[in-house]
Amino acid sequence: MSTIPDSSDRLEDTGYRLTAPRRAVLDAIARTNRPFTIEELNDHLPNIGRATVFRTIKLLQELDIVCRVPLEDGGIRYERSRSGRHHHHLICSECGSVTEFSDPTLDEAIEQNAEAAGFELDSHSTELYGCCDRCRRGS
Amino acid sequence: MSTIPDSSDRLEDTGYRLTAPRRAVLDAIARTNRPFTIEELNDHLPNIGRATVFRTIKLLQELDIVCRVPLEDGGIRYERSRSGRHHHHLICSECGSVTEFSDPTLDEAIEQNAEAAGFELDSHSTELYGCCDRCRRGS
DNA sequence: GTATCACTGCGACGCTGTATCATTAGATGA
DNA sequence: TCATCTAATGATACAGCGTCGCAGTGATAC
Repeated sequence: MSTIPDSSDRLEDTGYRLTAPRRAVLDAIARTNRPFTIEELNDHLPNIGRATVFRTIKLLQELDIVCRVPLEDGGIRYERSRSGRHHHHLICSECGSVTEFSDPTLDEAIEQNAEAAGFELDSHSTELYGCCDRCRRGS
Repeated sequence: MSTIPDSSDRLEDTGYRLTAPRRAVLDAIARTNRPFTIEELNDHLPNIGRATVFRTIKLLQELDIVCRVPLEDGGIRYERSRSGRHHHHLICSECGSVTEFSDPTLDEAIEQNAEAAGFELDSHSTELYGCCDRCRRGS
């Protein structure tokens, strides 16, 4: 999991300035354990302009510090990237929790399908929707 | 691939009315071979209200006549569902073409990951982004 | 034929994200 | 330490995509 210092370093290493608003956004993200919307983030950062929050999240996405989580209904949430590496998502429709997972077998199957179609693979995204372990036990 | 009569039947079989606007939308979709946006569809159907086009596409999605294609940049296009069954997408960043594919191995890998996490799988979506065979040969 | 109600079209609205632009504040070098 | 440069910010207007509400219409059943 990325820490705030990690993320700050990554920002500066790539030539971006570590400003107070960016620090605040990083800090707010570090405090949440659930995927969040930009609007929620905004509510927690009343002193920071909406546009800045959008810009910062976009930047953090590019740096793989935050990842975009597409929901089943077409909505979008964002989440701290746990690993910083390529991964997929398990998205719980009950509680909204998002769990990352990596699976070389899955990635390989995807690559083989691309190859079979003569497709030069650039990236891929896989989302699993359903009900997480905790919600199943709870309900 | 679904034909218009097929789709019409599916509408009526599920208790929906086959109205002139819906027929026009089905017809417009049948004439395109590329994934389309609602806006494009609207342009081709000037006599049909924008809201009706949105409502119809939503309905057709529910009936698996049309499927939603999420693009890499977050945009959305729609496409006739070729098989009407579960499938994944190969999306070309060059020409925008969308190819469907099914792969039991891939689905199985997904199911196993869900199971390993104690996750009750409801649905999943997999999109592959890159450059299609035709564009690679062309460029 | 008529009654019913799903469907339509219109326009207003809401949400999410971007563009513009004057101002601010990090970073850098003397 | 200070001046300078320029990236970043905040405010606001705007754009795109989709939905809502509602009055009117037309397909279907009796």
